[in-house]
This record gives sequence, C-alpha cells and structure tokens, in this order.
Amino acid sequence: MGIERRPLREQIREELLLRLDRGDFAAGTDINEAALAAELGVSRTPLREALITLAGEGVLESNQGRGFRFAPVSRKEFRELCEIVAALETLALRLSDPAYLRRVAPELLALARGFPDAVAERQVIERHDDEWHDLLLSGCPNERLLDLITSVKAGMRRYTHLLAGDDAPLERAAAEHCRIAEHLAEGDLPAAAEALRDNWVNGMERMLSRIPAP
Amino acid sequence: MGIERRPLREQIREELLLRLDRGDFAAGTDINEAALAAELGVSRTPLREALITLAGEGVLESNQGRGFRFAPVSRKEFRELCEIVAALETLALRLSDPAYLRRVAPELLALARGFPDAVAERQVIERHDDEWHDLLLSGCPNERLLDLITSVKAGMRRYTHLLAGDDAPLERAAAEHCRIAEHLAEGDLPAAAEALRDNWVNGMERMLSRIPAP
DNA sequence: ACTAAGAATTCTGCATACAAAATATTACAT
DNA sequence: ATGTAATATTTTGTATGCAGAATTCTTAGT
Repeated sequence: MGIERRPLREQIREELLLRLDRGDFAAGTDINEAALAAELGVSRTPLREALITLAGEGVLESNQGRGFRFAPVSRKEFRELCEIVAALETLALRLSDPAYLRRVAPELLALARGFPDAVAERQVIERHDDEWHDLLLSGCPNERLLDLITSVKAGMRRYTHLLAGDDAPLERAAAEHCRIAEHLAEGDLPAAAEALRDNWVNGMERMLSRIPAP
Repeated sequence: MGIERRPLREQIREELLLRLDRGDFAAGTDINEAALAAELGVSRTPLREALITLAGEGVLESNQGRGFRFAPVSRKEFRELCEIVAALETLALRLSDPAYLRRVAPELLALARGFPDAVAERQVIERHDDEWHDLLLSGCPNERLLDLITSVKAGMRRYTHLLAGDDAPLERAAAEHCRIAEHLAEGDLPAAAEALRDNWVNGMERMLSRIPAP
C-alpha cells in the first residue's frame, strides 16, 4: 500500500488550489504564512515553497517585504488567459494524431452528453470539464505543451468559483464539447480546432460579466 | 540611489541562468545544494527557492529524496519548446497593434542589420537576439502572454550554449529578422507572423544537429 | 577477485531560529 | 480631533539545525 511519499510543497499546492476552487480565498487577500502553515499543520518552509510555485503560475503575487497575496482578478487578465489557453489547446489538438482523435471521439461525445445529467456539485463538474479537455489532448505528443497548459490553467482557477450556482454556462459548454467531438469523429481536425477555440471564446464571454469590475 | 532590494531567490535564479548560458552546467548534472549555496555565498533556503522556480520553468527536474538536477536535453524537447514559443510569439504578434508595429519596424530593421557586425562574444549576441524579440513583441497588450513567453524561453536556455563558436546560424537569423521587419514596415502582419514562425522553425533546424543524441 | 550485507557518510526535506523590514500602537503636540 | 514622531508588535526573508532517506564505503564470505 503506497503511503504518501511526495514533497509536502506539492501536496500543499494542491490543497491551496482546491480551497481556491471552493472560493475560500478572496482575490487580493494577503497570505499570513505563519497562520496558514499552522492551519495546514506544516512549517513555513514547504508552505513558502508551494507559494513560490503558485506565484510562478500567476496564482499569487509577491512583493518584497510584504509576502504573498492572491493575485487580484480582472476581466483583462481573464481575457488574456483565455487567449493563451485557446492558442495552446488548439496547437495541442493540431499536433495530435488524427487517427487517435477519431478513436477517442466516441468517448468524448459520451462524456459530453452525460455532462448536464450529472447532478453533482459544481466543484465536481469543474473537475469533470478539466478531465474532458485532458482526454481531448491526451494524444498530443508534445509533453512540454501539456505541462504548460496545466500550469496556465492553474492560474485560471482563481476564476472558476465565480460560476457557482449557475448551470446554464455548463450546459452550453457541454453542447460545444459535443460539437467538437462530432468534428473529430468525422476526422475534420481543422473544424474541431476551430470549435475548440470557439469553446474558449464563448466560455470567456460567459464568465466576463461575473468578474467584478476593477 | 536605489540600492539592490530584491529577493535573493530572484538574483540567484538569474545568476544560475547566466551560468547556464556560459555552459557551466552539463545537462543532467545533479545539484549539490550546500556546495552551490556556499559558492554563491547564500544559505540553502533562498537557493532552494530559486531551484523550485527553475524547476517550474523546466530548467531543472526534481526527484523526491534526490534533489534537483539540470534537466537532460533532447531533440524532442527542443522541438517541443520551439513549437510552443513559435505559437506564443505569433499569437503575441497577431494581438499587437499594427500601427505600433509599423512604427517600430525601422528600429527592428536597423537592429537586425547591425547584427552580424557586432563582433561581440556569443553570449552578448544571444542576449541581443532576445532583446530583438522583446522589442518585436513590446506592443502586445497581453501581459500574461509576454510573461509566459519569457518563462518558456528560460527553459530553452539550456540549449543556447550549444551554438558556441559558430556565427553562421546567427547571420541567417539576422537575415530572417530583416525579413520580418520588412513585412511589418509594409503593414503586412500575417506575412510577418508567418516569417516569425519560419524563424523559429529554421532556428530549430539549425540547432537540432548540435544536440547530442539521447 | 567478486558479491552482498551492513556500517558510515552525505544529502535532502522539513522545522526552527533570528534579524530586518513593515505595520500597528501609543504618546504627544498642534 | 488630527497629524506626527517614537516605540512596540507583527511578519517576512534568510540562516541554521535536525531527522531520515539515499548513497558510498567497508568488509566478510564465497
């Protein structure tokens, strides 16, 4: 039975991202290292290591002498992140083997169709969406690109909890996922890539109004 | 007189990248934290923080229990990185204001033309190339994208020293830069973006043969 | 001489300690 | 009451300490 043998900093990073999804931290909030470390039951050292990693991913900001804080959210930044992820994911799709994509298309379609039925809590649905995109890109041979996408998406997690309580956006996303899967089933990769970009642009539009004005 | 007031971890990170450019570290080499910290005249704490940052950028790898090491180089990874940066830079160019680009085109052209004349050492030339690309993208309003490009390029620094002693690739790069600048001067942004992608693809080809086989 | 077990050493990962910077509080003058 | 200077407190940034894992060295046995 494999006991947990991973660096504390990684576990801490994931725990913080999870709490971020839950909306535990307001954007712009300062982090008190000692208090947070005590709450997590670890020392400041691995906590700081996790904070530095998250700062590198854009989740946190750091200012000399005054520590870390959750980076403030803004429509501008969210738009920027969507532009980036859209470009990276379409690149990943274009680099994938068309035959492989056609093979996983049915599974992608099934997942997308079973999407709104799942009456799970929002947090589970978010994870579900991530897994769908992961499967979509699982055939991309560019490993560095996949890592980078994961990292950039971590920077977007500050925004996910803003969708709380509204299912409409998720249903529309599911419909778009179906469209993408159908294009893949037909072997029309360019159309799928275009639909994927639309998915990000639309998702961005749906979110923008929920982001508080600066 | 503003004295140096930045976190040690950032200064350490830059120093390590500089030494990497000089070819001080062989790919795959394990890092001895205590020895390196002593050499740099700092304690292990900020050094480790810098190492964690570099690991996040792909410069280093970390394995539980056996610390950090410089990630091994490979043709596959270099190709992957080039694909990524090419996509990101062309995106940045497409997002830029065409009027601004036309305005800086002359400066870009002049810099590119003065390129091979500079008989400076290779390391300076590399930095020169970086600055040219920075200027090219300086009109991109997507700040997150610019940060991301910088970060991904840090991950490519493990490869730059492999160009040591050969000016031919740099001269060809200069010619390509001229081409890009000329397209911008004409206001033909799509052509410039295409030339920029070619620049990365060609640069990749030039480099590939120099990367030792795995 | 080669292998394997085990001891000794080295090194990492995490915790704690300390100094300096930033922030909060108090005292006082206006 | 308000602003300000002096002081106390908090908090970060860096250094040091320590336990355990990984590695190297030693040596006994074949």
